[in-house]
Amino acid sequence: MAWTDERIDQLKSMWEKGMTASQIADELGGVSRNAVIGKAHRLGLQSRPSPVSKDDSVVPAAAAPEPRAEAPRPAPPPRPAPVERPAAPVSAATPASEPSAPPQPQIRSIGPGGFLRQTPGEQSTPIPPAPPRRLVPAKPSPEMADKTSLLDLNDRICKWPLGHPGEPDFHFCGDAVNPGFPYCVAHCGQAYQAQLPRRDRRPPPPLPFGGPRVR
DNA sequence: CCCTGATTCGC
DNA sequence: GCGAATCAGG
Repeated sequence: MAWTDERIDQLKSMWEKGMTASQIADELGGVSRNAVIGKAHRLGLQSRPSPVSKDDSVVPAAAAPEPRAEAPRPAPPPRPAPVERPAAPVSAATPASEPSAPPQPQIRSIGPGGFLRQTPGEQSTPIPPAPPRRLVPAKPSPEMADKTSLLDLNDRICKWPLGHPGEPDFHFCGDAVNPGFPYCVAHCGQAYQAQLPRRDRRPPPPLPFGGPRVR
């Protein structure tokens, strides 16, 4: 669908009313949200707060403009260098402030292997010290000292859980296993039971949380 | 996942 | 000029 003068007027007024690009596209019909945005930009319509704002103006005043030590990078994706945006006509809102000095590109020499040389007096970014670590006893509480924790499990001891995960005293049986089984003899008795005839079976308890999801 | 606007780039 | 594709944040 072509951008007739009429449709352009509609676009302008809707855009200025603050309608979203999708709304405008729906209203106009025959165009996509992207088409609307693209057209709005070409018309030089004032851009509206974008969710992807590159606005760095809110910078903590305390932070010194630290010269970024440019690390040697692998080849960047083959995108053309970004071109300075010609700044849409701004309506009075922005007092023409003094043009700040454009950042002068650092001149650096290239070392063997393509590494950027440090300029004299330039400091490389300090490696932050490792955060202090607190040593924690493996068994935090005395009552757990003789209990078999998850970390104590191996193939020789009974993995029968006692209590429930998340409970403070949750642990495992820890007795010697019935060889070839993950549990001790007593817990094998619990784990492996002969099938009862159907008529003697208890109906299964309801599954927690309403059971598995069906999608 | 949905939404948003910005940007790029082949047409 | 156009707008799909992509990006990136909410």
